[in-house]
Amino acid sequence: MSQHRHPGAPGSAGAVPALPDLPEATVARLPEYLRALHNLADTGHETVSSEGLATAAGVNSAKLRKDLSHLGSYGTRGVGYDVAVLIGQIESVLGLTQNRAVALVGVGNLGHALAGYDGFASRGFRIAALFDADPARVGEEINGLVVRHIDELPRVAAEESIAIGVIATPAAAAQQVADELVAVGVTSILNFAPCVLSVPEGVDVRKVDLAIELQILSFHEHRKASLTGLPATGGSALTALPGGLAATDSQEAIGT
Amino acid sequence: MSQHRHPGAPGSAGAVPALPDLPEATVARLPEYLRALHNLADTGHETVSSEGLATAAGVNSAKLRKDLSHLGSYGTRGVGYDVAVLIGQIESVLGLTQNRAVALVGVGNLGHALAGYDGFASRGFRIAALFDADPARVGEEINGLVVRHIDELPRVAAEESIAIGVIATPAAAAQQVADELVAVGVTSILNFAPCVLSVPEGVDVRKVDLAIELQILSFHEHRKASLTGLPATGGSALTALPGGLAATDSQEAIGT
DNA sequence: CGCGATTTGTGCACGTCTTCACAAGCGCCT
DNA sequence: AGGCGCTTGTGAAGACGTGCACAAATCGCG
Ligand SMILES: NC(=O)c1ccc[n+]([C@@H]2O[C@H](COP(=O)([O-])OP(=O)(O)OC[C@H]3O[C@@H](n4cnc5c(N)ncnc54)[C@H](O)[C@@H]3O)[C@@H](O)[C@H]2O)c1
Ligand SMILES: NC(=O)c1ccc[n+]([C@@H]2O[C@H](COP(=O)([O-])OP(=O)(O)OC[C@H]3O[C@@H](n4cnc5c(N)ncnc54)[C@H](O)[C@@H]3O)[C@@H](O)[C@H]2O)c1
Repeated sequence: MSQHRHPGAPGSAGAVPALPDLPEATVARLPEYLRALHNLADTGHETVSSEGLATAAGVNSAKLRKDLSHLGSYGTRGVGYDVAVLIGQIESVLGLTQNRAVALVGVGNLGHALAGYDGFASRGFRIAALFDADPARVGEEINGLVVRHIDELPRVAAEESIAIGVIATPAAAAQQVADELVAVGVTSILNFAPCVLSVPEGVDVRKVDLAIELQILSFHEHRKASLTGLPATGGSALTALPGGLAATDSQEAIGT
Repeated sequence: MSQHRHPGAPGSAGAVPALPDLPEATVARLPEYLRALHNLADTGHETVSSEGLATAAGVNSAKLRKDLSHLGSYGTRGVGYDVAVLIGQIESVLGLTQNRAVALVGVGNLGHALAGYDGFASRGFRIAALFDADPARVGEEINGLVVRHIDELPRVAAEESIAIGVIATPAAAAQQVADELVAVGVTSILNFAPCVLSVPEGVDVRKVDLAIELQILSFHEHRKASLTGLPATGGSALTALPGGLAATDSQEAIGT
């Protein structure tokens, strides 16, 4: 979760282009649609139906249509959506047209993996700088970037326009790092440290926490186990359970 | 999101103890409460009020009380919650009392970081095995664990009871790995690869996707930027916008 | 022993999200 | 040109989640 925008914003001089004020749930799904669309584009598809795109993205087709309708209907009835057009629209809405500069703070175990990850650049982000507090790490070069001391953050921020800060330090240091990021004007933070950050209004924080994900899975596992009154049918229940529409078999839409 | 339980499940022999069937949103917050509670316990607190715990966990106190009430009221009016008791309760509900074995598949960039992370053991999970398909990686030792070839998965799974599978392979391999995990009986998967997995009913999948998080942040950044069009009031609209209770200042509850 | 201060647990109203179901629109084929 | 099948876009209903506000419960103290 992140901070909230004031929902009942007044119609204050709404001469702005056309920011449709998307539902948060929709925003969270757009990136998934975008990835599915890129896959489709790469496999030569020119258009795609809501049904096809929905299964490729792992969602309900009605939901997908409603999501897309929020950003202004770029589909053609009887045909579907133009893949290229839709990619452009979503990227535009998400603000991915400008390559946003990302600052990564904490180049430890996890930070190294993130710094070496090429999945950022291909999605509209550019790691602009790496920071750490440990003098032993400062100067190290990763993927063409040199690790700088955290004290240099203000200077670097003045040069590059940092759009997003990523925190990969221990939890004990996370709040201070967040404060420093906010101080240099960063208004979006992705936090990997397992702690709650306190930030001023207007700053968005998203959190990724491994342990929480595992614990949620653990809960479901726990519950499944307590339901095992049924003998479980021996081994290969693999191909059983037609299930219906429920899950996923987006495979055919993307793969083939 | 993950797969769903069939909602309108028939009253199939429901003589189970007392699984309260928590709302999914509540389940997702329990780990956060748990972490806050551990922090409190470590700092010597015996009891905590809903208000205190709520701020420590970054949520609304009413929400917290409702969440806790779902698992059967272990608080005392006029006093608060007994920290130790609540920890026990939540851990019990989440099924953390048994140390669940985790299998990590894909020991690359990210997999290394995960394998070397000590935040698992301290939260009720034990990395039981590491797998990779690259012969060059097999045999490597990380944190006391030897990387095994993915083909050994069935044998290892027969020895250890793998509760959760973590996929940290490239997207192209993720579906196959998921299938292999399911084949050896894994019913909970945490997926780091940026793709939709297709799994049979009854298997839970959770996904962690960096790029999606960044893109969501990008959207908000984009929108914030487009709101700066209102020059009308002549400058620092920065500190405007009362907004309300929204944010956070859990700090004092944890840190100090 | 009773009273007031405090905090939990929850009924209720509200907002958000999801899903169904179908009219409106589009292209193709005859 | 007209009809037909397909697909989008959306109204409406229902499920779900949130937060207020307050009664019920408990403790401590006089
Ligand atoms: N490693 C993982 O797989 C993993 C998984 C989930 C969560 N996390 C979390 O991510 C964070 C980082 O984990 P890690 O394993 O990389 O830890 P780490 O100790 O390997 O790395 C932390 C790095 O942060 C640096 N640092 C400390 N204080 C700093 C400061 N004030 N300013 C700048 N840099 C500072 C340290 O010098 C170190 O290089 C932790 O909060 C951890 O809980 C890690
Ligand atoms: N590195 C990051 O910071 C990061 C961040 C977000 C997401 N991801 C995602 O996590 C995944 C892993 O990223 P990475 O940077 O570690 O990639 P990587 O290429 O460094 O590592 C992938 C590993 O998976 C192994 N592998 C490939 N096919 C396999 C198979 N069939 N069975 C078992 N192992 C197999 C490879 O041998 C390799 O060791 C990717 O999907 C990536 O998109 C990574």
